[in-house]
Amino acid sequence: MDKEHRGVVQSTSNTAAVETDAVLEGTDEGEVPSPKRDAIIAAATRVFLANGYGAASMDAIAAEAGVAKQTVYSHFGSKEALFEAIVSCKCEDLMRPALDADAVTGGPGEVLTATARAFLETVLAPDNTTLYRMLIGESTRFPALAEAFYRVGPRHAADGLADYLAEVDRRGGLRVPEPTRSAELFFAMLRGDLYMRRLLDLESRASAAEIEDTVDRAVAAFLAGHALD
Amino acid sequence: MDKEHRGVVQSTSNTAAVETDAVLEGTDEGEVPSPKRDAIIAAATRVFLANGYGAASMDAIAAEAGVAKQTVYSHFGSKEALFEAIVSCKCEDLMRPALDADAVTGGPGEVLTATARAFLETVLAPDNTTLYRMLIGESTRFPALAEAFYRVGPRHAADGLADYLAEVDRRGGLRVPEPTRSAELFFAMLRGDLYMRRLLDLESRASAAEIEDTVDRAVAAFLAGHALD
DNA sequence: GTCTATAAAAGGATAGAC
DNA sequence: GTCTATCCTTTTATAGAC
Repeated sequence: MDKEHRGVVQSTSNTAAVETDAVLEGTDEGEVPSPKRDAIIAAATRVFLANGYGAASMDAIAAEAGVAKQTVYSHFGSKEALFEAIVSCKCEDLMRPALDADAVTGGPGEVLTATARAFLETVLAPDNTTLYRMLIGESTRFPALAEAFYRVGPRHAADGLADYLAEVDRRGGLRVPEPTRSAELFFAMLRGDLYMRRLLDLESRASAAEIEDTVDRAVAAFLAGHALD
Repeated sequence: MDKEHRGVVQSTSNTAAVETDAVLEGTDEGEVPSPKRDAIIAAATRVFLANGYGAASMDAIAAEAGVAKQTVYSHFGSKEALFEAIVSCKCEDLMRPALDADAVTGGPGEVLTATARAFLETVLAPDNTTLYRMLIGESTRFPALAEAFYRVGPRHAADGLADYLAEVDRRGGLRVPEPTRSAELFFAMLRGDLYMRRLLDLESRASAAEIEDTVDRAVAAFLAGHALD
């Protein structure tokens, strides 16, 4: 009754992220860190996030990194490979806040609220919204990226919450006959109008008040729908 | 008790769509229909939807339409203007199935179910998913398009449902103190995992069974959360 | 590995004839 | 309005010196 109450989102280990990296980049584990390479990654991240895949040019990335364009091609073979490396790297950063979520003690209401807050604040953060926007827009060109993102992001979060909900059901706190579906529904409720407006770039940032409101409504609706008979 | 039960999604008139067109294209109402122009629109729609904005070339569009590139530029001044015309045109098509929804009689459960079905089948249709994907990906480059889409799409649908929910609340069928927020929550529940997988292009088409399942869960959860005390 | 310089191609947009 | 032909910029990617 203590360990299960902490950090719902990260309940599974992070082996998925590692495997994702391998799938996307084909990198070996023994990777020599290079200052130039790091500069390129940082610069490419900025340029890609600022301009999108199509509008970002390798010239701009090289200039931003302060290196010659050929150096970029030496480390990453092509623009597509560079983009994939950047995105998979960013996906890991995206999960980090959720992993650092403080342990939450209390009933399902408190745990759900904390989980919802961490989720919304993460996905609504400017960089993450931009990243998600790019992944959707380029999902046809980069199907492997989209699949990997889904796995380490939404799928991972839903599975983690499902585990917790199953435990709560077993203890008799709520009635959750299909934990996975219920977890998906909970996250869906969080991706409401605010989320959509952010996705369409109609709102530069989400207000804390609106986040709280969304969280409260989702938690209330979820508890009402899963109360014991 | 009869008129309010029909087609929740389209309750407001379609003046918004007309105004959208004016905003986006700046077209006058007296527009002379031209066969070449229609061919260009049809071709551009295909090419844009198939390749995305960045990868679609004016050469390809001209070739697909069977006209010279200059003819394309004669009708639409630039690639951006052409894209805006195509998208605003497609947005109207997107709303049409909802407008044609059959009148539904019955209690809130039946109306919500019918509304949810029409909504999901519309937004999950291949072309509409592709369009939405493009709007999100290009929302930074085309803010006016994203805003117009939000207005005639999600916002319009939520407002229509909110009107209906307010009426139900007044009649005492459900307890809906904040109809707009409840309507947004309902549509959010529909945009669940299936929706996200379609958006990320992980699934080429949605199965009817999964649609029904999503609809049923959303309706059940909504009714549970808005039951009378 | 890193740089300068360049190739090679594609794409948006225009000129001028009919 | 429509077509053919062309301009010019941008962009990915590579060659060759150090």
